[in-house]
Amino acid sequence: MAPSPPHQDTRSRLIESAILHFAAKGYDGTGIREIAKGAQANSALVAYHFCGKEGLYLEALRTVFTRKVSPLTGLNPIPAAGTPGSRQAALEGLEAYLRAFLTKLMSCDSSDPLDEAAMVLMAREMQSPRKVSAPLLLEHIQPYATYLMACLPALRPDLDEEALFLMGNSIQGQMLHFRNSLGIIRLLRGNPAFPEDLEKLIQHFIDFSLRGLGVPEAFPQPRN
Amino acid sequence: MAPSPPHQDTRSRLIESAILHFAAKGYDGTGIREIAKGAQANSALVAYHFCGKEGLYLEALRTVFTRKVSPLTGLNPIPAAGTPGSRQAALEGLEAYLRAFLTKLMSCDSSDPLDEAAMVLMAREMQSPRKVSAPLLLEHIQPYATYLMACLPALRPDLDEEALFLMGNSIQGQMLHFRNSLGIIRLLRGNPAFPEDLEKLIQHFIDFSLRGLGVPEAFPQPRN
DNA sequence: GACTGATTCAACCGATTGATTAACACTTGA
DNA sequence: TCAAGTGTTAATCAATCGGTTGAATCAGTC
Repeated sequence: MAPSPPHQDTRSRLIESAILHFAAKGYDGTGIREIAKGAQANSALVAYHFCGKEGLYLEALRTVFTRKVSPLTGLNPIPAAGTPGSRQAALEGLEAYLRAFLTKLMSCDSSDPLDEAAMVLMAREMQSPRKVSAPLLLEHIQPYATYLMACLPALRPDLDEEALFLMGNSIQGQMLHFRNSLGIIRLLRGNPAFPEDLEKLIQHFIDFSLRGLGVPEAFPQPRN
Repeated sequence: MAPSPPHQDTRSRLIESAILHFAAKGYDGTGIREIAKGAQANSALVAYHFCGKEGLYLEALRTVFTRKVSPLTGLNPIPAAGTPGSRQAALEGLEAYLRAFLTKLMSCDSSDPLDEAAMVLMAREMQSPRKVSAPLLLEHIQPYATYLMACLPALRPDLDEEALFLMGNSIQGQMLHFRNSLGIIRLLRGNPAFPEDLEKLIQHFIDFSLRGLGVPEAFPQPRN
């Protein structure tokens, strides 16, 4: 049996199991007994440590966000507004952002099932956010949107703020959709291991985004 | 009260209520009693008419798909491969597709709550498809993907099939993400009624897609 | 060894789940 | 008129839900 010398991190195991199970079967589809069994713990501990099921769910979400979302913001320089070198800085900043975002977004399939679960949880929460988790969600996503949007004005100074917002949405959306709907995309493609070359994928998103945004550099051929 | 002369379409009312409730609270979060009450029917009828809860869910999905997804494929001419007029035909076909898709996608907020629920159901099923509904989902989505993909080769004859697939994904993805994540997008924008001008939105997606794809016509300015 | 607070446990709670049943109302066709 | 069939209902089923309880076990501290 090996009664497993009472880990003092039962709490952590519960959170980890919760992330896994909530991602697999959703909030309502998962029972606390199921989670507890996955963590080799007693179901009553959910109430003891997290004040109930919803508290555990919120804690699982918070863990996912702080572990997957936040760590990205480290490598970001900030481009200026209409200053002389701003255009080139914005161009490089945007490209770096796309690369970092995509790398972070796609670097989980083969590695850690917990990473994959974290992505599923995040995606589900973004699509239909519970009222309790909306603030948490917004808090962790806002910086990304802000940084992306900060890159755009220098590249398209002729557009107003709403048009730039739409640009940002299209850029972000193509990537998030690719990640969130990977299941159906693989079905459509008929290849269960579709994104075989990550670098090619990244380069596509960068090119498509820069062209879509209207950056001349990304649009080489003047005539067909 | 109006004991409502025994409709012989209790079945239909159950499906309608099921769409509404399943969209609002998910499959596991919705009880058949809740659905039955919404349809002013007895919960036992779920088993009688649909062989249980899952049968009702599947029937609701089928209704949503045939009502929301299928009707689009009517107005589509088919562009050819490398024939003389194929490029122009593909260009017009793609633009018509985007316009029709977006119109269909966004024309439900103010009109019918059932339409909105249908979109939510579809989005959720695309993100995490149940194994039982995957064939249904694929069957109804495949024609869209096929048509979109058929437009691309004539516009970028220099690209291989995988690159074109990525193009199609980016085009489709930006729109689906906009629709599916409308909630979080409105939060980020701070405007609960964000897409105020549908035509402007459509035009943006068309322009962004054509530029991203690499169509010179959509990329007017040669120099900033 | 005695005491304390934190942690974990089996057992149980009322409530609700999806499903089933037997009876009932009604139409239809023989 | 009777029998069969369809649609509907209230009542009930076992199973499971999230949560609570009181006792047991743990690590420290005195």
